[in-house]
Amino acid sequence: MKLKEFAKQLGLSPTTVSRALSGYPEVSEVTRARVVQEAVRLGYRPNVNAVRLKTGRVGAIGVVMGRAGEFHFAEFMAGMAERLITEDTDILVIPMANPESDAEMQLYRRLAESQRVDAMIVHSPRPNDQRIALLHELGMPFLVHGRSDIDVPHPWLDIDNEGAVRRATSHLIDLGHTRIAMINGRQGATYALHRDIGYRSALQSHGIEVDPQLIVNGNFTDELGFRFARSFLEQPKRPTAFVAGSMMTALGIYRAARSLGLQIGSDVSVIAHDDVFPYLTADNMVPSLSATRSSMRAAGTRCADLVLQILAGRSPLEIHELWPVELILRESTGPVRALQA
Amino acid sequence: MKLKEFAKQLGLSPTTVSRALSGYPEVSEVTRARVVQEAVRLGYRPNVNAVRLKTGRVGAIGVVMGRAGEFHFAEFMAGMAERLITEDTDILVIPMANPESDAEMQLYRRLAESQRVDAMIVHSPRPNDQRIALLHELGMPFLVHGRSDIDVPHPWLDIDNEGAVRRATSHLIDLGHTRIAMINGRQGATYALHRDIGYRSALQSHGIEVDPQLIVNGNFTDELGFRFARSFLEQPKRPTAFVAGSMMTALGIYRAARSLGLQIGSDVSVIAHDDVFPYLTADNMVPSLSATRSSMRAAGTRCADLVLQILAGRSPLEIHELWPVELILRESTGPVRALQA
DNA sequence: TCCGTCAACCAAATCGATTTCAATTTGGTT
DNA sequence: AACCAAATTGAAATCGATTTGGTTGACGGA
Repeated sequence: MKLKEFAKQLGLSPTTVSRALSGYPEVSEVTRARVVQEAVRLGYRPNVNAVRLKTGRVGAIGVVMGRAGEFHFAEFMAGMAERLITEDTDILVIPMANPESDAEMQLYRRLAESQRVDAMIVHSPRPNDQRIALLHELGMPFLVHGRSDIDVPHPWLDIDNEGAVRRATSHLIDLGHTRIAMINGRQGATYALHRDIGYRSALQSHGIEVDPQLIVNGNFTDELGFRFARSFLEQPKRPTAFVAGSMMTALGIYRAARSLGLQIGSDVSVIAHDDVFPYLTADNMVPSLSATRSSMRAAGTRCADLVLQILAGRSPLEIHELWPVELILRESTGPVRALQA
Repeated sequence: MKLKEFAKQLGLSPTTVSRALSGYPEVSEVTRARVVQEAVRLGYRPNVNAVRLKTGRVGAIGVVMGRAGEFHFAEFMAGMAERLITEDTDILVIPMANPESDAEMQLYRRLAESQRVDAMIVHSPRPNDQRIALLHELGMPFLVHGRSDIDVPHPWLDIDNEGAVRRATSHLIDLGHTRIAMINGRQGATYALHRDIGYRSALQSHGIEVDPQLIVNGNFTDELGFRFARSFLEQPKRPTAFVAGSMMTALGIYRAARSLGLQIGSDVSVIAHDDVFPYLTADNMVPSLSATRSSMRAAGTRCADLVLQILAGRSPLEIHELWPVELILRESTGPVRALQA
């Protein structure tokens, strides 16, 4: 059913019908009601592509999906979905080319120029992230999930990674730990940098020297958590505590400790970051995992919300949200038991 | 840069330019080469929305995302993304309303009628899944990931859930287990049903009576795995083995067993289904987890591929792919140690 | 009565491509 | 040289909406 045909059935012009459905004021309430009602009855829906061509609006928010297929990502998207379900907007997932490469930039450029999305969300930004410069330059509305130091103004929502890790580390220090290993995320992303800063500043403000040997970076997998933790724990001057980037990493650390006969919470303390997953919870680990905690899903919801606001006209420049991160202490942290040799 | 303008710069008509870029044969190779080259140089790209309006094709495959934000989903999508990265097609994620409700059907109807996607992928179908009937009726191309018993022809890709669980269960029986608990997925989906059938048929063909008390259904979470396993293991006539629906469930079972001082692999055997995640692998669990194994990511890639084939004209009716599932034995399975009272 | 205002509606232009149908050029035959 | 088929190229219609710039008629005030 096309507009023309539908309008004819109603004895109205396409103009009036279009206005009635889009909520323009120049149409009488009586007519509008009739149009709306008949539209439902006859099943008329404007052709999306025609609307898009004419208005230039697409009704979709773009998200570039990393190849790693990170588990965080699904949570974030679920959050976005929750917010967008009432809106007439959907999520366009774009497979990502290799990061840092020309291909990645070209992908963003193509996307911005191809009018396939109204706005984009940039994930895991780097300190000097050219994607942000590009989108800004191209005039594509966007929101950064995370932060960047690039000197281009950009709206962002981020969690307080630095503060979270500082508190976590400080807490471990308060418990008497001095050799604290840091299993951070992949080098490059700002969040990893911020966590690194938080870790170092906590040590320094307590007068503890930073041992670069105790800092490692890598993907958030059980596998890497295990390997790093294992090699740390096999050292003669082994760490007595860990700060870890994710729940999966924590699983690996638990496993490594167990494999060496060490007790989590007494021989070794662990604090990890918990993005809050429905299927795996820090409270349920054994022993329960102390964690810095911030919901990825909630972030997704809020990001979608902010993007909608930007599209509705809110100035992006004023959007900077820094979310605090809870530190929840459970059983995986405890005082140092004995001084290591 | 619009087509008209671009064509003028080249001294050609829009018609020829359009043809040259779309690869029509009626344009000389010399001209085509020039057009293509200049398009790159001047940065001309056809306006997607105009193309869509005119051709009726959208360049997007729709996937309805459950609210649970399951971890499988991200893997599946990552797989799709891998296949689609070379194509000019993207993934449209649609937030899902409550399943089984009117809202869900309306969502599918709206989607099919709104021309926002060229095709859809239906997940976790139920035995009598009205979504399939609806899409078929509406003429929207689609592919079912999983299977349905509905008497509407539909293309599908599924893994051999029944066979996988039958083999897993049979193997446990061969090891001497007779009380085998089954922690299945949410009731309703066909895959859960198939697994149930596989489980029962294995028992029956070995002359073991099915104890309905040993069969439970629920989401794939560590939490539920723990609770179910715990309550099973506290029974006087406790099971000596588990067949579980997911890695998360297995984590929960491990935890439950440990909390009761039981050894996985000797006191209690476990086989779970492994969808193959980059961040959590069966091999790395302690003890390593025996699993029926099939890659969700590979399924996503293949599904995307099949959908593209359907869109390219392949008859959907002939598309039925049943993927075998590997059974990989590791340390979590072993012979029954002692007969329980 | 006449005019201005306002509410309600409409005709036609427009968005930017694709594609049908027709025109032109090229090259080969006789 | 004349003709025809094949190879190229174009003009204009089309996809289905939105929106600009009207028109119409009712009503109130002068």
